[in-house]
Amino acid sequence: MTKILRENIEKTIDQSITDKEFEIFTQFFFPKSFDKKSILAEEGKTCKYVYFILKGSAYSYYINDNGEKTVIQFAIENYWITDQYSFFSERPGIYFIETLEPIDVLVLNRENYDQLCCTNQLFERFFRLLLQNAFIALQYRLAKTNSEEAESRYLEFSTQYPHFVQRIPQYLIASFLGIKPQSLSRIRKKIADQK
Amino acid sequence: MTKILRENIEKTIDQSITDKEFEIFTQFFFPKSFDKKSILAEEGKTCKYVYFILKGSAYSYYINDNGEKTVIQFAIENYWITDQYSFFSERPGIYFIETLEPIDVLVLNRENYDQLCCTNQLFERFFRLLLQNAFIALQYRLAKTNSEEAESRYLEFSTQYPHFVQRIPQYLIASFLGIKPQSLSRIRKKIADQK
DNA sequence: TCTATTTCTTAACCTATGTGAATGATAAGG
DNA sequence: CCTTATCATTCACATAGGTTAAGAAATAGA
Repeated sequence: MTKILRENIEKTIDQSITDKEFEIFTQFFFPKSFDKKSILAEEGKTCKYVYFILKGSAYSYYINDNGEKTVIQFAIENYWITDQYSFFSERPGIYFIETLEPIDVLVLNRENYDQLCCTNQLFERFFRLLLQNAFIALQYRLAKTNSEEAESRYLEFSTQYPHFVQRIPQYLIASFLGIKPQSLSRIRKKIADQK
Repeated sequence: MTKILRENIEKTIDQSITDKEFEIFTQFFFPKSFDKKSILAEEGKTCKYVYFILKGSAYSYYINDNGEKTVIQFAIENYWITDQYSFFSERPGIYFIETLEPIDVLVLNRENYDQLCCTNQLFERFFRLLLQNAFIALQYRLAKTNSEEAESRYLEFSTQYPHFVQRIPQYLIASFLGIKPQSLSRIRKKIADQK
């Protein structure tokens, strides 16, 4: 059941861990399930948890002053999601996190996160690498957002994350790409017509 | 001279460090100077260093398939800059880093970075916090890029980083905001006319 | 100081994407 | 199974921002 977590760790730190180490690691988590459309974190409230997704999907989003939603991140099985700002600073959050499908997660609170990092250098390293990878991917995404048109951003997204395209509503993908659903629809039509 | 580095560390980890600790820390760095328009890192070549800026300014950018430049980050005194992807993975870089003004930097190579992190938990924590803060700022910037118009992005940028507006050419600020110089000029005119 | 280069501004026109509204399609709930 | 939300598509029109080109202003070099 938690096999995918172990794979996730070993892939991230690029080395295998012992059964013992993995057991220690998982002791700091507790499993939880949520219905579709559950709110896992809310703007204005401290985001107390990091979630690792075992089954189902979720996404985080920002709501601007005009009440418009912008998708920050999608997360399916094997992904981590949280409001990093709020989780690390323990201040009121700036993003929402909401489930897209019914979801099974492993939950880590801040206290356990800190302890886990103290327990073993390996675990601290793991979380550092997670953040590092997330940062690098985000920087690249911003570079693309600022330098490519919506069509090529969508093409890159759909080839890189085909499993997302299948499971996630188009209006959310549009938001993730920084465009309106109607525009994405138009872009998809154009691509389909070209074939 | 390296006083600003010490301030940078203490502010980031939110605690003061001893003279001894600071001395150890700086031993891993070597100072260097570059002329204006020097290339500190190059796409395709491994970025071997992290730079801390003592004096002067630099910026990193991405060049897309059409040869168009997009600014990733600006850095002036008291800022850190590198190609994180390349530096941490030791693979060929994806961004350029170039000086804007003549520059004095403290340079840290990968070997020293690793050693420094091993030497004292405090130093490792420092670099983790640097990355964490950079991630959080970047995520927010992307949220704004995808949800706000260029005009309000420029207004936010210029109020948040007035010292950047003074020292950095407008065509680079435009690129940072994801628009063309002509558009930024138009936006500035509109703002000026409104007053 | 003079000249050449770089940067900024302006303007006319163009295009990608936004807006609003209507229609269909799909999925969800009783 | 029917009813109601939710989501996707399409279209006509509006607009922010891109493009091209020219000239002005600022800066750097000789």
